[in-house]
Amino acid sequence: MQDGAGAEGGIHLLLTILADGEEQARQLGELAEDPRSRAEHYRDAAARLQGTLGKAVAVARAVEAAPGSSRGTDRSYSPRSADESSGGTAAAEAPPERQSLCNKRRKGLPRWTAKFRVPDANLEATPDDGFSWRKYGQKDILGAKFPRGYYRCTYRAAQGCPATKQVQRSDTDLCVFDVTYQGEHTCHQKQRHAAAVTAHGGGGGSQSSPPPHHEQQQDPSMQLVVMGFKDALKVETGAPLHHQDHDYYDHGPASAPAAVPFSFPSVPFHHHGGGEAPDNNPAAAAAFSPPGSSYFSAPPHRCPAVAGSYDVYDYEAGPPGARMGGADSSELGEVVSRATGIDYSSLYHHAEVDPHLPFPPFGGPSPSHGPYQ
DNA sequence: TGTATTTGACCACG
DNA sequence: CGTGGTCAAATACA
Repeated sequence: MQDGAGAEGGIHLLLTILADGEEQARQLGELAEDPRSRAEHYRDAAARLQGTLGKAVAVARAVEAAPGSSRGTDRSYSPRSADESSGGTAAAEAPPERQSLCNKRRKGLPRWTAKFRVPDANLEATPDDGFSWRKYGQKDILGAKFPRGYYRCTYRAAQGCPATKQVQRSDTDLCVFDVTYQGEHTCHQKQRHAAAVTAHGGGGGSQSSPPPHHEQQQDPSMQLVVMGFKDALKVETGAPLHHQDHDYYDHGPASAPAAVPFSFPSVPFHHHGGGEAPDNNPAAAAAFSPPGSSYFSAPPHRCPAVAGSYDVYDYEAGPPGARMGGADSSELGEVVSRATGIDYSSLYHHAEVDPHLPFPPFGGPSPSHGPYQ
C-alpha cells in the first residue's frame, strides 16, 4: 500500500500542498467578494497562500534535487494474530509456533522520528499526534531511564493499517519525547487536529474509539504542522537513526520527515462523553496552561502561544553513504525546517481551518478524509 | 460486557 | 548472546 517512495512521495505531498493552496486561493477570492472582510483577513489569507506556495516550491525543489530511488517492495507486515482473530478464541492448545508467520522486526517500512516537547513533566503525559494508537508493549531500553512504549494504529485490525510508533521519554529532558513512527497510516481514521498531550488514562480509551462518523473538529487552538518528505531518497533502512538530544534541528541525511501534522492545543481535554480518566485530565490540563509559557527552545519564531511543541527531526534514512550528503542534504534540511517554520501554526491558528487539511497520511491511497468504514 | 493496557515471554536481528 | 520488538493472557477500566 504505501507505495509512495522517494520522489513519488514528495510529489504526492506536493499535490496535497497544491490542493491546499488552491483552496486557499479560492478562499482569498471569496474574501475579496465579501464586503465585510477586513484587511487583516486578506493578509492572513494571502500569507497563508504564500506560505503554502512557498512550501510547495520547497518540496518541488527538494524532489527535484533528490530523485527518489525506488524502494523495494517492502514489508509484509504480518497480519498474524492481531489482524483477525485467528487466535482469538481458541488459541492456546496448539504448540506455540509463533514465528513462522510473523516478522518481528519490520524492516523496510518508512520510518522517521519526531521529538515532542511537552511542558512540564507530567509523568503521565504522552504526546498525541492526532491518530489513535493502541499500546501493545513497553520495554526497558538499555541505557535509557524510561521505558519505551510501543503503539500501533488502533485500526490495524480493522483496516490493516501498519502504522506504529515508539514513544520514549528522553532521559535528559523529561519534557521531551522521542517518537519514532514507522509505516504510514493506510487507515482512514480521521486525524484529529486537536491532538495534544494525553494523560494516560489508566485504561479508558482516551483517544481511540470514537465512532467513525463525524466528529467535532473541536479545537481551534493552534497547531504546528511540520512536513517534509518521508521516504527520502533511498531508504531501506540500514542507516542508523541518529539524533542528538540537544539539537532539535538535526536534519538527517538526505531524507526528510514525512508529513506529520501534529498539534498541541493548550488545553486539549474535553471530557466529552467518551470518558477519560477524570483524574488525569485536570492535572494534565493544568500542566499545560502555564502563563508565560514558551516551551519553544529551538527555532526563533514559533507561535508562542502554543502550549506544547514538538519538532520533527529525523527520519529513517538512506544508505549509510548518503549520509553526509553535503549541500543537498543540508539544503533539504533547511527546506524542511523552513517549511516547518512556516507558519502553518499561525495560519491554522485562525481556527476554522479547512478540515481537509494538512497532509493526509502520506502514502496512503488518496487521502481524502473520507469516512472510514 | 467490551475494549484498552499491562506485563512476562517469545523471537529476530546484529 | 544481548537487545529490542511483538505477542497474547491477564488485568483494569468505562
